[in-house]
Amino acid sequence: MNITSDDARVRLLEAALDLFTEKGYAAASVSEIVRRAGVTKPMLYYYFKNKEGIYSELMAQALTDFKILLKKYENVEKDVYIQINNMFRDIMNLHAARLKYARLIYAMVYGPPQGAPFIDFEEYHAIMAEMLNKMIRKGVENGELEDVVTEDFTTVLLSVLFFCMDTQIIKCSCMMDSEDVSRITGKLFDKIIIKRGEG
Amino acid sequence: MNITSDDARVRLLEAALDLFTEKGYAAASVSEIVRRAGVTKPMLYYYFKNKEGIYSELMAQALTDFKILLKKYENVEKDVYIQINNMFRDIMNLHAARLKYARLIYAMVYGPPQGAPFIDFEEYHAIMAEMLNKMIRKGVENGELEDVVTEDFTTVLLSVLFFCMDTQIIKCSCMMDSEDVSRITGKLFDKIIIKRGEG
DNA sequence: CAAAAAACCTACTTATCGGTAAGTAAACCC
DNA sequence: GGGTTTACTTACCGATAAGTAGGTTTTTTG
Repeated sequence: MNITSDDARVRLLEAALDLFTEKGYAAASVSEIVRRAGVTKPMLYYYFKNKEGIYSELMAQALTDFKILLKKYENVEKDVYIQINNMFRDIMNLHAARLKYARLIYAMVYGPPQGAPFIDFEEYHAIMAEMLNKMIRKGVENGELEDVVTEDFTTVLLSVLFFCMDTQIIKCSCMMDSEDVSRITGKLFDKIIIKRGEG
Repeated sequence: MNITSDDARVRLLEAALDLFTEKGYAAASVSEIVRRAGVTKPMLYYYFKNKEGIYSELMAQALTDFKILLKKYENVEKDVYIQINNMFRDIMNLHAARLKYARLIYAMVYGPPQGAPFIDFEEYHAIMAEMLNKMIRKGVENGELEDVVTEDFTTVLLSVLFFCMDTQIIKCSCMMDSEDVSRITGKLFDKIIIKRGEG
């Protein structure tokens, strides 16, 4: 069967994403989701197990692209500053492009589950921290960076990245983009870079 | 009438704080709040206007201490590094002591309102950013700090502070406290301090 | 063309929601 | 002692929640 963007299933997912983002899992009702999708309620139960099922489907979609992006920077051997810069740029751009999904994830990370199924976001946080630690250690080993306390520098870098991501989530007076991230982390690296990578 | 911690009103507030923190505004029902408080439902409507009213009362309590703390550091004229260090320590300690309230606020800042009344948390964010900008400019004027782009340095400092606060909110593998904040921001200042304050 | 599958519907279920009406009991005050 | 106020109760309201039974219509397939 030919799946198009007009399909009921796709419209249901879009409506659910909108309403979960606007209102949260508990406050977004099944009735409202199907109304916005333009179908009747049993249709939701035809395509998904239940309310929790459509939510999990959305979460799976939200995390897929992020996993792919992380895999791209898994094994960095040199030009650590440039690679970290590129990775942060890619993360910020993906984040900006998928803001609705990002809002959904933020709500689950920082807020209570409100009856939504559990997803371990800390796993991704730990993966990112470990990747940065590896990259920075490699940079020190390569002589690209001066010897720093890797964990603390990783903390500062992640802090800046997350802060800038946050400014796109909350209605912030100073919204920041990937150029802001590059500029600020560039200044941080300037204090410890010994030799820049080729580029 | 003698108000004690066993009073129905206090027990209702405590139960509401627990349930709003655990489940979120929408998913925490009035029935559950009064059940946990050990009273009947009309009691909640006797002490508060409605569900929204008890929530707003909790928010007011949560923000009061934070406002007092910010006022304490409103007008800093010298020893900028030490003052910022002290302010961050106080914020981290208040945060750690009021984690339940902090969780409630985080859920509202990063998640959808879920029908809860609107509170402008961005105001506090902007106030903190402006305070730090002022302090850092004052430090540069005093010759305590080398000339930096104030906004960027403020961004990095706030990033580290919020990151460490975040690690206490989410179930994080590396929970950070005020000493971590002091150590990391100390390293950041070491790169730009010209003359330390007395003490 | 008929059967099967897919996609959809109406009508309905049970349970719980936020909230209130009307009342009772205890404490207080004149 | 009686009236008032405070603190509390039971019983109930209308509305909406998530979800399903049983059916119809449309599309696909042999």
